[in-house]
Amino acid sequence: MAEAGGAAATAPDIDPDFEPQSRPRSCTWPLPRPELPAGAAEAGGTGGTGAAAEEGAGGAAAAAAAAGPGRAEGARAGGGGGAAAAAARKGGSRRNAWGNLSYADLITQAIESSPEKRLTLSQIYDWMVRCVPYFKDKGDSNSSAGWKNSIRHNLSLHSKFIKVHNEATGKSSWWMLNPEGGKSGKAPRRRAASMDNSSKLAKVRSKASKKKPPLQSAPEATADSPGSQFPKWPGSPSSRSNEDSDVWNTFRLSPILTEQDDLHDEELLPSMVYSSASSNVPPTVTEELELIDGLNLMSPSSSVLSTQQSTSSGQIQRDSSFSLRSPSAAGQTATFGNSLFNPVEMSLQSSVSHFSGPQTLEALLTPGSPPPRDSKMSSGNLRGKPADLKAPVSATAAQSVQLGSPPLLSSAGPAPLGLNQDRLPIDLDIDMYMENLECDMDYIIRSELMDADGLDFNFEPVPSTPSYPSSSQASSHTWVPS
DNA sequence: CGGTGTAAACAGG
DNA sequence: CCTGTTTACACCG
Repeated sequence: MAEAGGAAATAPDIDPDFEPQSRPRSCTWPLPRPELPAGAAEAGGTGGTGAAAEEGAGGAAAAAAAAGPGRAEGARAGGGGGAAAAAARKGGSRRNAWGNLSYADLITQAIESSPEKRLTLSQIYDWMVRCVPYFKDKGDSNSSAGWKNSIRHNLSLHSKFIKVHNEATGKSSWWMLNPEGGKSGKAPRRRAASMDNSSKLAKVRSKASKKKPPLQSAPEATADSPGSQFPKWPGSPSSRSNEDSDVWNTFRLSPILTEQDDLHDEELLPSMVYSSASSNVPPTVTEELELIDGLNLMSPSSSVLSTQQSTSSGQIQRDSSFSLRSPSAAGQTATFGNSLFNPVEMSLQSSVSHFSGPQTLEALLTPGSPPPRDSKMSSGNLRGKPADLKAPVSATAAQSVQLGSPPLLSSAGPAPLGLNQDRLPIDLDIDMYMENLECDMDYIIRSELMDADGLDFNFEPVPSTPSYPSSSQASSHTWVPS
């Protein structure tokens, strides 16, 4: 634990970077290394070499930092202590060693900053390490991590984060933000919590009982009321209560087999896919964005076709069928109210446009044919995994998309469409935006450069030149309530 | 009390 | 081991 250094000098801290705060901090644009003028004292600046910044000076901070994790050991663990310390520290600016944001916030940012708004756990870790100075040193391998534990914990706990099953190399699921997420408020933490006895609702998960039964674990009564909890967030949502969630209607998850859990509503919901693009709306801005997004995407509608075609260069047509489909139109349309466009198209399009993503590619490759190249793959674990797909039930509709191997995506054709998608700064939080951008870029670049990093998440899209954000990736995966 | 941070026990891969 | 889930605690506002 204690990573040695921790205490020592590391004390990093401070958060310079992103963080929204109202302060626009330098609006300068993404520097490779944020400098943080802010003034806050921080010191952060030290930086020197680029990266640098890490060190921060803040003695106090340091302490805090150290305290955080470290503290535990000495005295029992009690969780909170650390926080306290941290909080205590400093006059008030940052609550945690890394700044004011909570883990949940950080995670949110991380996710938002990704082109397609979804990240795997490791990518999240990575982001943290990369973007939050405090964690910069701690990223490495090692267990480094209490914080990782916390991240995981947060992901699982908060309803704002949803897990989307990812079929790829065995990678873990994608984590995205729940569109409804914070909005509607409630349910900050998805766990129902009060376990107070009375609520028999208690988790219905069949396996819930697990083994630790000290308490009454009563297996449940089964309450029939579906909808309430089993699937994490209401799969089809709780619709019951929820009125609408248009959003959800729009994309619902596919019951596809979640295997054991039963409860899928057996409805016929075809497997829906979530086209990220369409929904990528950041929680905050949503509507507007939505429109914008739509427009953007729309515009090049024609390109869709071309895209496909071009894509077809394909050599790989794997059978993995990605089903891009739109929900019964109704949903989406509704969502957009303006039926400027055809939902279907949109989704399709978007999906397509985002295509060429590495991940996707990988996915494609993986399944059937042994990866031609892969030779290295850091961890080496990616086992082939048939991935056969359980996929979408209705293959029919499912369109199988084939993408060309983009080995060179940079040059090749697809480029064109990639461009449009980036959303412009929408204001509201320019800061955020910037930050995102910043990270994004960083992220992208980094990934690109360092594929060796150890994470196998792979190469990112290389924006060959132009657009930073978005450029690729993606593909649709079905949401599974896992 | 609710939100949070942390630790940890556990289930699956 | 890594990823997820879930408890449980300690705190702070």
